[in-house]
Amino acid sequence: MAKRATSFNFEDAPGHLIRRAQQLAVAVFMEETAGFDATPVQFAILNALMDAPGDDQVTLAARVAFDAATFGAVVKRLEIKSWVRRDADVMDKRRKRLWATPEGEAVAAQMKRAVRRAQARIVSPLDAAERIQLALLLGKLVAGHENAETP
Amino acid sequence: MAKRATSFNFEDAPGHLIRRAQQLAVAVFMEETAGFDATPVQFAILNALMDAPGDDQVTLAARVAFDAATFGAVVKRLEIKSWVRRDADVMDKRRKRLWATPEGEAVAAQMKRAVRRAQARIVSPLDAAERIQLALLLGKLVAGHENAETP
DNA sequence: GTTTAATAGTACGTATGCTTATCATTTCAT
DNA sequence: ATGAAATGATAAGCATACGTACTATTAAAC
Repeated sequence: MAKRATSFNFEDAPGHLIRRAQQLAVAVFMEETAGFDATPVQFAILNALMDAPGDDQVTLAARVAFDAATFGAVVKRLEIKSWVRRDADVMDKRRKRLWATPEGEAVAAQMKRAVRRAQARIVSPLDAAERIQLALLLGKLVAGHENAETP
Repeated sequence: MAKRATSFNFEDAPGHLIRRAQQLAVAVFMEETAGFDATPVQFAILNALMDAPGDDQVTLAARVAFDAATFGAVVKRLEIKSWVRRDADVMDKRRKRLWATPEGEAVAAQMKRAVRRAQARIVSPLDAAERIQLALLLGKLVAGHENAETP
């Protein structure tokens, strides 16, 4: 099990483990929600729109932790599927406000069960205590970096 | 802090936390290794080639947990940068074996310090015990899914 | 030993994900 | 009130990331 001096121990590096976890999480999500034609990110946006209908893109992008450029592209695809409506703000003509359409809301509602299943399956190799631990640690990790980014 | 009945609690879902962690990990990696013109994945491949020079693409792709299609594209970029050499196998003409060039090895060696810094910074919001905990949990998570995928 | 199945690699299409640049609009400073 | 700075959104470019389909080659079945 000796490590070669020339190489970096990649398998155990946090970055690698996190990337693998993300791979698995997306794969599980897509399996559980197969037939809905929606990606994790698309569901996230649709879901966020349930809580904050009429928010503008910047606000929503921040909520789901997205850069504006990617967010716009995803919303465009949601608009094409008629799941999201986009209207210019009357007060601030730069802003575009977003709403989920009835179809969009229906899809999000129907997906909820599958998404819950997916989230449960993602952490299924862990026992109950470990799941809580992982969520706490990841939460602390993310929060720590978020605070560091805004001095 | 009551949750709307119509929406799914996304912020605390494992999938969301993992995605955020991956975002942060890549951002930190790119910051620490700025000036090297290499992505996390590109370093991973270069690094893996130090341990297994001459491996074919499928073997290497599995080692760094990559699908073959993406792997080929990344290697092509590494080849353009003259960091990796690709030769057809004489025994099995389907296979292409990979080697890091001297430049590639030099880059990987020079990047090692920055990569270590990045990995440390990724988990910097956690204390020593928590870092070990997180690595264990993620390792168990990943291993559990890997075993489930190969029945 | 030829047909069949498996394997390695690529090509293509779609979807994130981020950076930089650009445009229109709004706000701030003075 | 006007010029400068900030903001919301898009466009373009690059790099993962994966599924499907396809070609070439090798291995297995019979």
